[in-house]
Amino acid sequence: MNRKVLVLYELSRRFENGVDHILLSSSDAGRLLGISQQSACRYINELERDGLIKKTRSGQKQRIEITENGINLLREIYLDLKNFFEYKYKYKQKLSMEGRIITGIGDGAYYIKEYAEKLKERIGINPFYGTLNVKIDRMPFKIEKYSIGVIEEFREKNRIFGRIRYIPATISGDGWSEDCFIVLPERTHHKDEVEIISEKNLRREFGLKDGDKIRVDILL
Amino acid sequence: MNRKVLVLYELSRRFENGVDHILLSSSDAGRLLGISQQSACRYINELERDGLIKKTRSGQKQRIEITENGINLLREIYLDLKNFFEYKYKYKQKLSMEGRIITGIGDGAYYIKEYAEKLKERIGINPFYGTLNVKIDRMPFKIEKYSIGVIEEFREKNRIFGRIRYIPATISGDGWSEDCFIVLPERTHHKDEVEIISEKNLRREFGLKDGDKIRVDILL
DNA sequence: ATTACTAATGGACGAGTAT
DNA sequence: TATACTCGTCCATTAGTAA
Repeated sequence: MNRKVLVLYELSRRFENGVDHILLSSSDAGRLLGISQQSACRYINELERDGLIKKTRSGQKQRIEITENGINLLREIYLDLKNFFEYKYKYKQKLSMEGRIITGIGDGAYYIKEYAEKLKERIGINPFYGTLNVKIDRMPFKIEKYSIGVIEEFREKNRIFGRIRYIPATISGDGWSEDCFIVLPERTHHKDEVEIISEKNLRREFGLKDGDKIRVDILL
Repeated sequence: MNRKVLVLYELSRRFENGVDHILLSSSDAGRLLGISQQSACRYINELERDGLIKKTRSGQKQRIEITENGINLLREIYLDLKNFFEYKYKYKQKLSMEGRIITGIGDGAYYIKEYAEKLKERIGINPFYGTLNVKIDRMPFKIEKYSIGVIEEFREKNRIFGRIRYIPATISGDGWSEDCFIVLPERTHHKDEVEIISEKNLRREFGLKDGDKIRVDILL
């Protein structure tokens, strides 16, 4: 297994949703990979020679696509790792966070109402029109990586509703536990806060108030 | 991103279901990685120094475990790739095949019975002692790539049972759908046919007969 | 058989530079 | 600004061995 796949992987990380190429100079690539512009250039050319990417010029930058062979190579690794985490590696720890309930900015209800239909389509729940905001004591690194889906930005009633990600989780408190989803607004995401949606009005259902201790477990 | 993760990845591929370590000599590792015994030895020691694996001696071989840091590193890559394939890379998330039910060679029942115990261990299902054979209209390229595991050749009652691969999938027909596995015997694999196993007797359960139209979706 | 050291060497790397 | 060539340097790799 050659070092080139690492370069291919690093390139794949730079892809945006639904866009089949990236624009990148060889200096950018070098910075991205922690190597010189010259080496990055060499790697990119080798990847092209190997038929793993296709590059064309697009103004000053290079337009880089991953070819079917490249995709297959990445997929092979993906499936191996998937196999490892979902079947072989038995100690699937849940990623746990602890924190306290806080009051959010208050328009959660309005927002969830707009997103509700799309959420129902995607994850099959009829969310309660409101979010439960939890301030996390020690936030794990990059929880957005655990998201299982994205709702793309959309316009409604002349307003823009930004892209959100969602993560399946369970929320639990003193003697109760409930399946839920963490929603991560891409723009206004506070680093140490998560917003929880659920089919239930969690505050009412479990008699929660600000400051109550809460645990949130992401299901890996 | 260092070359070491490739070594870690290659090690992870060698893990068996539910076993938290592998037994491996440095020569084995070298062969596995396509490098010399010396380099493999050096890499393994570096991985240990970096806290990504833990090694102990177990007789002649080394017993290698992946530490929590190592797991986290692999998981980061896994989640990146998952993100790539499930959200960024828009083309074919499910791999769909259409075909028609045919009658297999008839000893599927006997075979599955022998493989059943191993299948149960690996994928947690109690397969019905029989396969449903489907002749696929247009077979996608190399579906064996999507297999999540292998049952190695074994001897039983003086017969050799060859290596098979299995792929999680759903099978669906007119108004019904069921989780299943595609099994691919490595030797006698007809290019345009798949054998389906499931916990249910699919023919009886859904009233299927030869010629019925069927869709099989591989879950990527 | 192992693991793993040292020393020789081949290949990757980046500085300099042409285009 | 780019990309990408040449080439000297140095690091990774391996052969030879020791333990």
